[in-house]
Order: sequence, then structure tokens, then C-alpha cells
Amino acid sequence: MSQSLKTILSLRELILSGELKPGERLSELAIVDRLGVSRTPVRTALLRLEEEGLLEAIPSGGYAVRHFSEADIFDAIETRGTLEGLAARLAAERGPSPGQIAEIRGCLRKLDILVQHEIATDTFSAYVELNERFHQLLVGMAGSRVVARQIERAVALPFASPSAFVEVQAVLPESRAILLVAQEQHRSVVEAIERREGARAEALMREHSRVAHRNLVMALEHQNAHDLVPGMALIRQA
Amino acid sequence: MSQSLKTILSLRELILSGELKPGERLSELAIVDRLGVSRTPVRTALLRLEEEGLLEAIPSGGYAVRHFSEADIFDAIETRGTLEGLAARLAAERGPSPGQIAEIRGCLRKLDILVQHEIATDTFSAYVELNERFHQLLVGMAGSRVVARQIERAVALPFASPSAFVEVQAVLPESRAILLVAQEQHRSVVEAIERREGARAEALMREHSRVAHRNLVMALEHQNAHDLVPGMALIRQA
DNA sequence: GCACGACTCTATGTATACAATTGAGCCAAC
DNA sequence: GTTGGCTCAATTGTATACATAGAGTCGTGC
Repeated sequence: MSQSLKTILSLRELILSGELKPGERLSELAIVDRLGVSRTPVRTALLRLEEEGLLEAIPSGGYAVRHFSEADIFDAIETRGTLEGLAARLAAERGPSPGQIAEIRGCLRKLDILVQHEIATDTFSAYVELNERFHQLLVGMAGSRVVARQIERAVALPFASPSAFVEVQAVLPESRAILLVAQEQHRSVVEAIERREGARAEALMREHSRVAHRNLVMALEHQNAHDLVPGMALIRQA
Repeated sequence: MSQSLKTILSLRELILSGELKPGERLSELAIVDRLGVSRTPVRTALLRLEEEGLLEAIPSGGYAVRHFSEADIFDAIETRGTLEGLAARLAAERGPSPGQIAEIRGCLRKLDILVQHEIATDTFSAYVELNERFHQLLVGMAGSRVVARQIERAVALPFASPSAFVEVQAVLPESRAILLVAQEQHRSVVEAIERREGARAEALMREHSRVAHRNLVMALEHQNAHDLVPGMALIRQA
């Protein structure tokens, strides 16, 4: 592994874990001392993490850990939903290949099996993985590099990812109901795409992202769910 | 001006002008020789231009000039329209401040005056400027850092900008009609936002972006319009 | 004659020395 | 007492030397 990649991963971990606090300025030399790499890969990592949205550039030079409000998270989820809605509509309008349809149907079936049973802690990671895969396949079905790239950027923020708040559900009583609703939306959007119903596919993906809105609100209410949200350390209460 | 910024601007110019051809690999040392800066700012510039979408990383290291198909441009415009639609909807739902409304109305009025008369070559730059300003104000009215940032990235591609194809209109007979339609859309979207009509505002901004679609098609048909499109050198015919 | 391997050369990845700018702290003058 | 400016330190911006990996070519062996 390259030193740059190592630095990116280490810094990201430090930021998301809250060890580096929002607003805190990052000195290149301090990182050099901490991680044992030279300034060059550190600079590369800082550039990348700023692009990713975890850091913000200070006008006079250097970077600080970015902080987010509850509204920012809401908007990030809404943005992802909007772009995934665009992807779903394009997929419906353009008509994906039989191979792509078979693939996403297979993914849907595996999710069905998982959701049928009560989901335990150990099967949750399997759910997260399949859920991510579903969203990736859907984006792929739009058949557009440009759209895919834009969505990649939108989900780079840890709490904007399709699976960001899934783990929160594990500790909530409404867990099972939410999963069933989400899975129904998965099924419906695939159906809409197959039938070339663009508007329906778009509306469904938008609404689907709002499951995350709801989970966010619940996570903020339940103190014991806080730790389960990735990047919760970056959230500053208004 | 910093060496990094100088390098970014120079490289961008070289790419957009077509001096560096799509698919061409960029050697750091070659750029050093060409621009007279050291490798460090060159590396910074390459990272930034990759983020911007003008370059793509080569798996084995280094960067190459990215090339785009007509479909890529279409998708980039559609993506911008979708995100600007989101911004317009949020602006309508949240209700912008009186100051923001006054500002965008002022912008609208200036555009009205400009559009009333036949637009000559020298007033075109004023139109482009006001048009950019209108779009920026609209994004600002959504009141979301996250959405604004995402839109910034979407319009970074030269042909995705709201003003990308405006200059094309200068050489087209339909020019005036298109400008009048675009201005009507500007007016309507502001009205919709003021009335808190979110769905209407969103639909209008989406449709507004499709003016660029039309201009793209016309630009591709008319050979003499080619040079007026920024980044046309990056387009590879399928 | 073809294919495989080794070697060389060139490219990027990394480390570090040096330059320049910003920001803070202190002193002095009004 | 406050404000202005100056100096010094610390941090980022820049240049460059060195390490390393990859690609291309030449030679040899089958």
C-alpha cells in the first residue's frame, strides 16, 4: 500500500472516530509526527479529504476538520435521493440490459430472504453489503459515467451513504417495519424500471432515501444509537 | 498568485483549447519543462484537475486527458438541471429571505432589459455574466452548503455550466427566441419560489437546463458553432 | 523464428531542504 | 489605555534529490 493511501485511511479514521474534532486545524507536521510519513503523502491526503468533504480549506492555508449541522445531513441525504432518483429515471427511460436486470433481481431475492427472518446482529453486515450492492447496481443501470461519478461524490460523506443509518435500526423497535418498507421500495423501483416507468422510478428512489431521514431523527433522539452512526462525531448541535 | 494556481489555470487552458488532446498522457516532467514550475505544484494541479473531471487517473500512475461523448455532455447537463431543480424546490419550500428575493428580482430586471433589445456581440458577455449570477443566486436561495457544493462540482465541467452554450446562440437564427424562452423560465421560477410552489419551481429549472440540450444539438450540427463551445476539443465523436 | 527473461531507462512516489507568508505577541507612542 | 507597527516564530508553499516500480527493448535459448 502506498504511503498516500495509508495516510488517507488513517486520517479518515481519526476524523470519523472523533479523535480529531470538528473545527480543529490540521498541521501537516503534526500528522507527519503522528503517522510517520513525510509531508508529501500528507499533503496528497489532505487534498483528497477536502475533496471528499471531510476537511475544509482555510483561506490563509491549511485545513480544518469540517463540522456539520443536522440540516447539513438532511440536505446530504436529500441530494443523494435526488441523484439516485435521476439514475432510476434514466435507467427506466433507457432500458437496462437483460444481464443488469437479472443481476439486480438476484440481489433483490437475496435481500428478500434476509428480510423474511428476524435480522440478528451477525446478519446485519450481510444486509448492509447487499443494500450497498443494490444501490450500486441501480446506479450502473443508468448507464452514465457522469451521473455515477456525481453520485459517488454525494455518498462520500459518511452519513449520506445508503447504509449510513441502517445500523441504527438494530437498536430501534421499529427496525423490522422499516426494513420491510425499504425492501418494498427496492422491489417497486426495479419493477418501475423494467416497465419503463421513469417518473415512478424516480419518485420511489427519492422516497426511499427519506427512510434515512427518519432514521436520522430517531438516532438523534435515542442516545444509545449515537455511536452507531458513522461520522456522528462531526455533527455539531445548533 | 501561487505557482499551484498558475499551473492549474495554464493546464486547464491547454486542455480546453485542445492543445493537450483527449487520451493524451500528461507527464509531470513535461509540464515542468513547459510551464517552468517545479513538480510539487504540478502534482497539486493534476490532483485538482482530476477532481474537476478534466483528467482521469491511470491505474499504473499518472493522468490522462479525459474524453467525453455527446451522451456524456447530455448527462452532465441533465445532472445540473436535476440539482438546480432540487435547489429551486428547496428554495420554494424553505422560503428565501426578502433580501434574497430582492436581489434575484433585480437580476431578473437587468436580464429583461438586455433581452428586450437585439443582443449584439458586445452585450453578450454582459448577458453571460448576469445569467451566471442568476443561477448562483438561485442556488444560494436553497440555503444549503451541501447542495451548493454539489452543484459547484456539477458545473465544473465546462460544457455543463449554465452559460456553456449561450455563445452558440450568437450564430444561430433561433437565438432571440431561445433567449426569450429562457428568460420566461427565469421569471417563472422566481415566481414559483415566491409562491412556495416547490414542484413547479423544480420542474421549471429542469426544463430550463434542457435549453442547453437543444443548443448542444444545434452546435454539433453547425460546424461554425463548434469553436464557441468551451471544451469542445474534449468531445470524441462516437 | 518465436518466446521468455533480464536489464535499462523513464516515469511516478517519497522524503526533505529551503522560501515565503501569515499570525501572534510585544513594545512603544499617542 | 488603546492602537499601531514591528519582529519573530511557526506553518504552508516550493524546489529538488532520491527510491522504486513499470514498461519497453535487446539478447539469448529453445
